[in-house]
Amino acid sequence: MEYRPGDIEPKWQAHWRKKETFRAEEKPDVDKYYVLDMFPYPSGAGLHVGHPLGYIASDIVARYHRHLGYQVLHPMGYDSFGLPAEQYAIQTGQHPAKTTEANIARYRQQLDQMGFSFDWSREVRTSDPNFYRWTQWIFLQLFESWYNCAHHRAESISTLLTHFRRHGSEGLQAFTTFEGQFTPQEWAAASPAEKEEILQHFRLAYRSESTVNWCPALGTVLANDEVKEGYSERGGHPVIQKKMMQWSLRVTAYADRLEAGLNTIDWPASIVEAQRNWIGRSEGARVYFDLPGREEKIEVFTTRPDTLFGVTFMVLAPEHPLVDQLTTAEYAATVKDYQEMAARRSERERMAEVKKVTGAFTGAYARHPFKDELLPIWIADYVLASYGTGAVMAVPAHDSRDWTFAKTFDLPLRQVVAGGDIEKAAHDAQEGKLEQSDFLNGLPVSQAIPKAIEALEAKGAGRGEVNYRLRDAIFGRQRYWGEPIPIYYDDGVPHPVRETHLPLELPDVDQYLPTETGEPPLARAERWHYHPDKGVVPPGEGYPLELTTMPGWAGSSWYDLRYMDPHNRTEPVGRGAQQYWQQVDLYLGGSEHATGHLIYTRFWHKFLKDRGYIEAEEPFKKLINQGMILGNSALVYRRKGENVLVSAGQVEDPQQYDRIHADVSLVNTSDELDVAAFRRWRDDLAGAEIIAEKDGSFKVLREVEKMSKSKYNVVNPDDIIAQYGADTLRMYEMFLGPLEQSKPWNTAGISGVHNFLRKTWRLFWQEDTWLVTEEKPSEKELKSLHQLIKKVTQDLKQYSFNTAVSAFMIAVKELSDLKCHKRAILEPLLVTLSPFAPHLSEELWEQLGYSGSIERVPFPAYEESYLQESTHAYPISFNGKVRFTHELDLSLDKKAVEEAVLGLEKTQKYLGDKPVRKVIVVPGKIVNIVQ
RNA sequence: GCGGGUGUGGUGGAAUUGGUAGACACGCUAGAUUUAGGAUCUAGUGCCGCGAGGCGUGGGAGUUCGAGUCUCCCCACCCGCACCA
Repeated sequence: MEYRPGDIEPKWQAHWRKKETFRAEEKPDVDKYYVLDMFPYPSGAGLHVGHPLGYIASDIVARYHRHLGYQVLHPMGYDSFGLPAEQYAIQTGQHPAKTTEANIARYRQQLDQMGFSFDWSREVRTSDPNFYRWTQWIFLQLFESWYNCAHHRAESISTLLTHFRRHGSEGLQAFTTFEGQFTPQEWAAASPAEKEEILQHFRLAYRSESTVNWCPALGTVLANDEVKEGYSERGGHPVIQKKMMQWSLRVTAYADRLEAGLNTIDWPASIVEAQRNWIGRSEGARVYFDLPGREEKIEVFTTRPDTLFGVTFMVLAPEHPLVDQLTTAEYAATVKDYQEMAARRSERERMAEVKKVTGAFTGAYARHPFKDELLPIWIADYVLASYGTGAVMAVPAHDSRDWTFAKTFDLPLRQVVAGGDIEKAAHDAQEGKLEQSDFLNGLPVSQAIPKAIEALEAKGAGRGEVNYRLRDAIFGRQRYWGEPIPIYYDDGVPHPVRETHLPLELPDVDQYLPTETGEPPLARAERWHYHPDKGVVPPGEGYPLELTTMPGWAGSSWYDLRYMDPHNRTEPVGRGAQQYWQQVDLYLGGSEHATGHLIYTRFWHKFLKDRGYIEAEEPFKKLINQGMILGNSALVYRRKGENVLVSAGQVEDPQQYDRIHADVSLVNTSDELDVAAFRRWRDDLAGAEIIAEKDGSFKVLREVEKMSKSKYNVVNPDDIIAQYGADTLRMYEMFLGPLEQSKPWNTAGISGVHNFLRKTWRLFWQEDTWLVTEEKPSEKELKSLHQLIKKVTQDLKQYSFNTAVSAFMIAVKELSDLKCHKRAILEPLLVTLSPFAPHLSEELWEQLGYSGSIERVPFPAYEESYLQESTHAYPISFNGKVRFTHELDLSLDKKAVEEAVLGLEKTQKYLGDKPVRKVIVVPGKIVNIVQ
């Protein structure tokens, strides 16, 4: 029999499906292992060879753990709300649910033929009402919660109401933007609208007037992580700042826990760093500066309270609320001009003009807390309203931005930390001792900081504070294809939709565009009003419902939990399922979600834990970012302005040419283009003149780029599978290089892996002869096998799949050379191989006479005793490590012996008094020392 | 500017974590075989040199009997954040 992947792969895929081989069950006495892939957005283009990379790796891990006896949860689903389906709907009028459905069917078919061991009975789709009812439910829990800083956790809003009734705002330690005070009596007397107004400052899901990233082209707001350098991440449209009433989530309440949790998880350093950066914790102090003749104070945040005596002026953000009150009549006009200029400048312009120093004097002064000195107050847009207090104490001698500002506007400098030349540049290093600083004089910076905070606190002029860069997450989107936010409005006051009315299903609309008046698409729905008893009703019978929908990351912030209990009708995840599966042990996906999905998910899990719905504080114990598989584009040179195509080897000055992407399927592995096919493919080039190489071939230029339809460099896994089979594709993708690394797809090497599988097959079959014997294996054969098992076991533990594939190749080659067809060797070999090449392993396992699946056969253990060299080598110990090496005859080379002895004398020192029995050398070098 | 990462043959990449650098695979060269098929098998393949030999892990120093691996200083590229006080 020949190796025919085209026959055996569909056979086993059907078998697995029928027998539900990969169904995960909760067995309390069996250990669990939860391995999860980031679920895909089902795009219209289908999968390319880059998508399965992570799925293959996770599948290997899943199958390996089944061999180890774990209950493995390895699910898959779809992140099926999103912009592309909506934009397609806008263009064609096709309901996004329909396109999504079709795309999912295609994805499923592609995934199935890869032989993944997903438990499809647990599939989830974020756009499925049975799923998003719980996304809406979690939103309602956020709406009904506040953050109690005294208990370091979120609590039901009812505990807050109890506090208000009993104590008013007195003694409350809440994470809030509310700044007023009230008594229990005042609370009792307040109207529902007034009460809600206050509660909005406490709720973890709240509405506020805030500056948002508005993308006019997409007609929606975007979260900070969806904006890259002033352009939308999706589509690359310009983004401007706009004030709007918006739903937000109070993720900032969790800033400290999100930061602290990073130390408890096994994630790549780069992601941990990116999140640290994004959270942006900085320790420092809040300092109050009195304003002569006024009640208000200017509050600033600084990380360098030690430089307090170096302050020579104050700077407020142009939007700072105190600016208008402070500005004197004399400067009112210039300040107003400056404010208007600053407001006009978009985020992007500001970023482009970072070096440009602008500002305006307000005419007002603030008082230094420790000196009888008045500090001029300026406004400037280098101070951001959104960070800290929107105001800074300027220390031009020790902060480069303040320094530039002082130099531009001719403000004084005062050095208070020794070192540097402050006339040339700010001395911002945290080194040196304090001077001209009263009670701080002579202290090094590290000691001056706590001392300054102490003094500020004693005087009531400030306090130590930790500040975060993290902003609350804007949660509303002016789009159709997302989860409706389950809120209705009674006279402008938001109320939650009743839980029993969930899911609040997306209504049908005639078009998927915003309305002429700029309202979100949901405003087009005929029935989109709500009655607390009846649910969704026509207009006139209830209250208006919220028109915005949730952002793309809502469903993905908790989907890992739903897999644990996907069919639960009464809870997002049942207690038993949650307690058994706990958290994801291994999570695989791209690094592009570092500051989006991966932060929001951590936030939601912490919240759900606080409210007692789940047990794990962190969703993902270990995270691996698989690299991207890049396309290997083929470019054809065409002379500028002429219809002449020139082979790459004949091009002298590339400047004179345009480059046209050719479909990579028209190019062979030697970079030769099938010119005739290319002309048929691009009929505008049918009549082009061709200048070929001397040998008549036509060569293209290769370039590594992201895979994309428009670059014609997409390689479809279906084609690879049709030619070589899924097992070859799986092993080849693993063989390409380390999982985490990005690498270009190159089909050239695939024959090596395919040959390996055929060679494996030939250990069992020679044409139609079954070769397997019951003979006793030889030492050599056992050594090959156990070396393999050891290497693969180690590699699996380290997720080093490329080296594991190499180990298989070596072992199979050795066994072929030994003509080893012995059952005692081949059986464990197959089990070891089965996570990597499951179809082939299953098929041969069956032919070995087993009726059950190979899936649960225990993974073989290796034995060191088989691994020892039988000739010319023996174990030695050196520096406490055991190793095996060859013995060499010292008499071979006189020089080597001399050097060996020389080395021996030096080595003897740190070997102590243990006698050295033998020195092992190769000519000129000592290799090892035997004690 | 700050932070993270990477640098090894013609190519993808190994190196038991300080012990003969280049495993494995692709590619290439030569040969064998076959009713040219993108098949199979054998040998060779880091660079320079006819050779003995020399040189080699981005560059330079250092520690060590011994460095791709550890330390310091540079260089290049990739990624993230960025007037964050």
